[in-house]
Amino acid sequence: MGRNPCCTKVGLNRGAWTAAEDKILRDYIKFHGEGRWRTLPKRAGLKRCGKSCRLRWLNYLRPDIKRGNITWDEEEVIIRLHKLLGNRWSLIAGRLPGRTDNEIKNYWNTNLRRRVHQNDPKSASICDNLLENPNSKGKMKIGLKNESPPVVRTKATRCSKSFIDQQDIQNEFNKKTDNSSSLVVKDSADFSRTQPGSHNEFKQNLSSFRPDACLDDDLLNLSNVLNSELWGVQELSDGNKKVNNGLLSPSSGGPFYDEMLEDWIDPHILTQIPDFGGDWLANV
DNA sequence: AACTGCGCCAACCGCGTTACA
DNA sequence: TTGTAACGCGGTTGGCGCAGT
Repeated sequence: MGRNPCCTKVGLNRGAWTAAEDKILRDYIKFHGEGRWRTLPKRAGLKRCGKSCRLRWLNYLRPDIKRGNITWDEEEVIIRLHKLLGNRWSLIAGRLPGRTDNEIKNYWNTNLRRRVHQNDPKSASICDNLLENPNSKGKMKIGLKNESPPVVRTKATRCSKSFIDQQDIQNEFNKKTDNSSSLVVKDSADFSRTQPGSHNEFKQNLSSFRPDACLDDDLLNLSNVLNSELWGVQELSDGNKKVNNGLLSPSSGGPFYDEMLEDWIDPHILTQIPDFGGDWLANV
C-alpha cells in the first residue's frame, strides 16, 4: 500500500537548515515537547515538512547529542555490534549515548566499512581480538556459520508491544529454568532441531525479561542472532566439541563483554540463570 | 588561480510497522 | 476488520570543503 507524502511539498523549504529555523524548532520543542511531527511545522511556523523537523531534531538539535570525533572505544563498540547486528544503526546507536543512528551509519560507511572489509590492520586487529582471541577478557572463539554478518531484521518496530506483564515474565522464567538444567546437546548444528521449544524458547523468553522494556527489542534481535548465527564452539582436549550459549555463558562462550550483557539484561535475572558464567549447556 | 576528484555528512526518500478511528 | 495517519528505520543523494594537479 502506497502512502501519501507526509505533507505537500509545495512552498516548503528544503536542504540545509538555517540558524533561524533551528531556533524556532528548538524553542517550540522546548515548550511543547516532541511528537506530533506532522502538525508541528504549521504550529511552530516552519516551512518544513514534519519528517524534516523530526530528523533535524533527532540528529542535530537534541540537547543530549554528543558531537565530535568518535572515540576509539566507541569505534570498537560499533564494529562489535555491527558484526552482531548488521546495519541495525538505531540499535547500535542505542548503545552509544549521545550518538545518532545517522552519525554511526555515516561513520561506518565512510571510515569503518572499508577498513574492516579490506582487513585494515587497525580494525582487523579489533575484530580479531573481539571475535577470535580465546584469551581475551570475556570473550572466546566463536563459531560463525558463514562469512557474512548476521542479518537480523531490517525494518523498524516500535517498543510498545514489548511491554509484558512482569508476573507472567517471572512465571515463564521459573518454568523455563526448571527445565533447562537437564538439557543435553549433541552439537550446535543439531541443537535447534533437536530441542525445539526448549532452549530456543527459553532464550526468546529471556529476551523479554527486562522491565524497562524499550530495550526488549534489542534483546529480541539479539536473541534472533544467537538463535541463528552465533554459537560458541570450543574444542576440548579429548577432541569433543563443547557448545556454549553465547548469551548465557559469556565468560566462556559469548561474543559479549560481561558488562555489555549486564547492561542488556537485568542483573537480578542473570543471577537466576543456572550456571551463569560457566557451562550452562551440557555437552557430549 | 582554476579545475577536478573525492570524502564527509546532513538531509531526503521509500517503505515497514504500529496505533487508532 | 480495514484503512489511514503517524512514526521510525535504513538506504541514498547531493552540497560542501579539501587535497591534488
